[in-house]
Parts: sequence; C-alpha cells; structure tokens
Amino acid sequence: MPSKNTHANEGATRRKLIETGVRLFGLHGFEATSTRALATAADANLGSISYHFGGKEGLYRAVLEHIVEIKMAEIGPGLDRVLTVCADASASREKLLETLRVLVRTMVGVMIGGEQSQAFSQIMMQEQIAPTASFDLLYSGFFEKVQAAWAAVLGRLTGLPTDNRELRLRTLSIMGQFVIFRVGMAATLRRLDCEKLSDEIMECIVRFGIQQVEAIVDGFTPVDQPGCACGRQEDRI
Amino acid sequence: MPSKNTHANEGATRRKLIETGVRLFGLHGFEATSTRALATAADANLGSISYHFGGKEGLYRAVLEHIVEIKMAEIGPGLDRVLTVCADASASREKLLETLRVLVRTMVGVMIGGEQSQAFSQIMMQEQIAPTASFDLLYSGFFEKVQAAWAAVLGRLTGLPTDNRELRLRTLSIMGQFVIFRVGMAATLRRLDCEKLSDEIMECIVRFGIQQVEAIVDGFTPVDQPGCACGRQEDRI
DNA sequence: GTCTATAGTCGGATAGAC
DNA sequence: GTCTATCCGACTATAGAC
Repeated sequence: MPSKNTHANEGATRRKLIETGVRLFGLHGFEATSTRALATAADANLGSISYHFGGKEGLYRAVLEHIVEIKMAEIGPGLDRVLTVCADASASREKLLETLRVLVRTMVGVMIGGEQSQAFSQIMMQEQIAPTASFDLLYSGFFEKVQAAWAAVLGRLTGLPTDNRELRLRTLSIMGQFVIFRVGMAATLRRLDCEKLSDEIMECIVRFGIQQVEAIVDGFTPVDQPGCACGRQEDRI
Repeated sequence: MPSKNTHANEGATRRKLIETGVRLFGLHGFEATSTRALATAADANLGSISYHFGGKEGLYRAVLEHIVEIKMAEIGPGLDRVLTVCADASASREKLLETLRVLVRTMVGVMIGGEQSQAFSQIMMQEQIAPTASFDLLYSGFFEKVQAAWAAVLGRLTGLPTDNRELRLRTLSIMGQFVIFRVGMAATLRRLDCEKLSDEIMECIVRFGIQQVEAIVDGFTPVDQPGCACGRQEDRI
C-alpha cells in the first residue's frame, strides 16, 4: 500500500493506471495484457504497478472495483427505485409496466451507450468466458443487482416469486434482448453496415424493446411445472 | 503445406492440434494461448505447428474453419429448410410459426447443449470482443447465415422486408433471448446455483422461449418509421 | 514516489539431424 | 513428418539509486 503523499498529483499515476487498465484489459483480457503496455499507455513507470497495486493482478482487481463503482453510481439509484416500487404491494399494473419501461431504457442506455461502457462490457465478457479469481467482484457488485431489479418487476407482473427458477431464467432471457447488442456488437455493426450504433438506432431498440417486453409479459403463462396450466391466467395484477 | 504422407496416422497430428486449439483458444484467447501449451496438450512437437500451419496464426485460422465446418454441418440443413419455407409465398402463418418454433429449439440445442459448443462459443465471443483478422471467417461462415434464417421467418411473420433495419435489429434482439445463456453462462449458473444447465432446464428455456417469441410476433407493430402506425396490422400473414 | 537495471522465465520461430 | 537445440525478443517482478 502506498503512503498518502501530499503533492498536487496525489494518486495521479494510480488513477491513470486504472483508467488505462480498463481499456487494455477490456481489449485483450488479463493474460494478454502486459504490464509494459499498461505502463507505457498510462505514461507511468513499469515499477509503479508493483508499487501501487502489488503487481498485475492487484491492478486488475482495482480495475474491476473501479468499474463496479462507476456503474453502480450510474444505475444504483434507478435500481433502488425499481425495488421500492416492487415492494409496494399496492402498486398498480400500469405503475409496474411503467417501471419496466424505464428499466428497458436504462438498460439500453447503460449497456450500449458511451465509450466507457464498451471497455466495461468487454471485461465483463472476458470474465464470463473465463472467470478469474475476481469474478465475484463483478457478479456480486453489479450483475446480481441488475438481475434482482429485473426479477422483482417481472415477478410482480407474472406472479412468480423471485426465487422461482423459471422467473430467473426468463429474467435472463428478457435481458438478453438488450445484452446482445453489446455482446454481439461486432456482428451487429457488420449486419447493419455501419460503424457505430447511432442515437437513432438506440431509440429504435428502446421502442421495440418496450413493445417486446410488454408482449412477453402479456403473453406469460408458466411452463416449468410438469402439468402446467395451458390457458392464460387473468387473475394476476 | 505438408505433403500428404502415406501412413495410417496421416494428418493425425494436424487434427489433434486443431482439436486442442479449439479448446485452448476458446479458454484463453488467441494471444494468451502459447504454442508450447498447444503442442504439449496435443501431444505434438512444438515445430509441428509451423510445419502444418505456418505458425500460430495459421493454426488459429484452421481452428475457426474447423468450427464453422462442424457447426454448419450441424445446422446448415435446418437453416436451408427454414429458407425454403420462407421463400414459399403460399406458406400459411401457422406453418411459419411452426418453423419459428423449430428454430428456437435448434438454437437452444446448438448454442447451449454439448461440450464442443462451449469452446465454439468462447472463440466466437473472443472474436466479438476483439475481432482478429479471421473474424470474417466466423461472420460469413456462420453468424450471417443463422441471422438470415431468423430474419427470413421473422420478416414473413411481421411483413418487414429482410433488408429492413428494424427487422435486422429485432432479429438480433430475439436471438439474444437465447444467446444470453451461452454468453452469460457463468452468471446464469451462479444465479441458479448449479453447475450445468440440465436437460430439464434447457427444455424449460425452449418452452418459454417459444411462448415469448410468439408473443413478440403477435404484438408486433413497426416502430422505426417517424410517424409509425400505432394500431396492429392485421393484414399480414 | 519515480526511475534504471537486471534477474529469471517464457514466448514464437526455425535450422538441421533423423 | 518428427524431434532437439537454440536464437532472440518480451514478459513479470524486484532491487536500489535518486
């Protein structure tokens, strides 16, 4: 651990290394990113990585912590609002649907928009492909919370309890409609023959996203029970 | 290029290197996979990589080609059947819906099931995160074709032409409902607190997947036009 | 805190014997 | 086709001057 210094550029190198780490680890993954490349790109000394973080792995952990912090500051309050609405037993179906719409818009904005979200998602994906010792940091700090918010509102709208297996699977599936634009960005851009997802395209995704999610909720009937009811249930909120 | 030998184990080393490459490149990515690790795991000589493939990059290309070949043999005929049905102007809406259901089942089976599909998806994801010079191989050989089949049937069911931007975006979004279980496998397993997606879970995904996709198609109204029609269109197939 | 120098390891590629 | 030996550059980490 570095002792606090008293200069104007306190922690400047440390911060720069983390920001560079977000970019490079995202692009190439943990193993394929060299400390030399990190130090050079951050205009820092090679030794500074060991000094500030104890080594490459320490820097990586710091990068994950930084990412989780940034993203939760961005969407944490929104997720809390969703949970509050869902905890209110008297919330109307329309209120819940409106919450769902906000969640779609937030999801698309946070996942797809912005430069930093790209590096973030890249690291997230790397961890999904080959989880490192720091996977927990991302899962508990971010992914689980996003899922919980979606599951809460979908649970209310479908009548399934939040610990229900089908609800959890469906929650992931529904989120997948938006996650794919981040995860399959390269293929998406190729398919649309463009270089970035414009604001116009994002707005289009939000619009049909809301339509699709509402259609799914409206058409919901549980399928996971052995002898599941095959008619619509009209008696849910 | 190696000259054909006349022994019983003709190409045995070559084949073994490719199979090992699928696994290791998938796990660690191109850069982070060493030729030494490849050779050792394949029980082959270090020099054999250069001999057979001209180097590490050549082996990687061969791995991608192998993957595309395997997967297209698996689903190519099915995709062709979908295209045939969609090209038939007299196909009923029910026939098209049935085709869509088959597509969901195929998608889930191919993407999520099987051991080899894991390594395949891992490489696919690596290429999406940081496309290499061989990205085209995967895109043109596999991804584009899968998208085309989905777009064809969704185009018929929604009335949108296959070159329509909204159709292409929606196609990706709908596929995302299933892709997420591969892409977010680590988080999914963690969320369900299990170690693999059992057949029972996959069947559950197929069942609600079909329900969700049908709900989306039923609730479809275009959103991409500036002054889009806001009622249902009942005049499509 | 920053920088240089260096130790010790591992990387890809290849030459040349068999 | 296979294998050994080897080149040489790049890697992480650390010691020690400033």
